[in-house]
Amino acid sequence: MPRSFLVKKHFTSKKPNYSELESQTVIISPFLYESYPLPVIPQPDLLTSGAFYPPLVWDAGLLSSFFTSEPEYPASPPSPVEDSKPLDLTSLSSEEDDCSKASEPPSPCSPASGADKFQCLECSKAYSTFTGLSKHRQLHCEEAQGRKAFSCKYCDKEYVSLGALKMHIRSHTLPCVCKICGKAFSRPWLLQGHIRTHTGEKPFSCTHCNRAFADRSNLRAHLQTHSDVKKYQCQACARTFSRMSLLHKHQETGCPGPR
DNA sequence: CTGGGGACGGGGCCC
DNA sequence: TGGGCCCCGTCCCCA
Repeated sequence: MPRSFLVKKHFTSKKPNYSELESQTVIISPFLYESYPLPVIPQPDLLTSGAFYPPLVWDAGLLSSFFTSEPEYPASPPSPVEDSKPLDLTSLSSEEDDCSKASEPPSPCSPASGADKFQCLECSKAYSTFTGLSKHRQLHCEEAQGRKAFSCKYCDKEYVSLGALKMHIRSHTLPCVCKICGKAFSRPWLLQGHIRTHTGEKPFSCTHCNRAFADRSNLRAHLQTHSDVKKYQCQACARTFSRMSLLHKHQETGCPGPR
């Protein structure tokens, strides 16, 4: 994964021109967010809004679209994506609206005749409304997929909730864009932290030495330097380190073994 | 080489 | 359900 430190050199070795940023030095995020309520970086075609929704999560918009323009249960178009993830029934796509694609054709659910117009072809249960059938179909999909019913279209990650998946999707779409340098982030507060690299704002201060930090995690790591006994200890030699990475490096290269 | 700082990512929790 | 925030963690750079 490309790391964003690639842009770091612009700001660490040289001070940014803060005079250009004075208008937004203190109150940062609201203005910038308002300037970029939606992704301003051109998104590839696959990053459509429809891609955020797994096939079987039927929302009002999806349902209405069926009742207005797509009365029949959607057929499942062949997708090149499914080959790589044969058991992934919920690969996000604006086109794959049917979680049953792995077990078809034919589609297990389709409108039936009579009072219960919508019948599940998998278990023959019939429902009078499409909503009822949809909820029923979701049960089939959850059974087939186990607990993690939401998988990301862009990677192999799987999540138990749609919310968690949406949050993860943002790491692919990067909707939060820095107005100053154009760098994109997955979440507003990540952008906010990044903007501090432009403004020099350091709201987190060490109570021991008053040194200020722009990042809370960095302050936490710094606080370890004030401690005689560091947080991370080598099980072999009992030496302690302020950071996990230092402990790992120690274990890989420099551990002399038990004292 | 080591320790520390800077920048950032992601999951989970809470409101 | 979504956003904010926290915590944990990683990676790079530098003294």
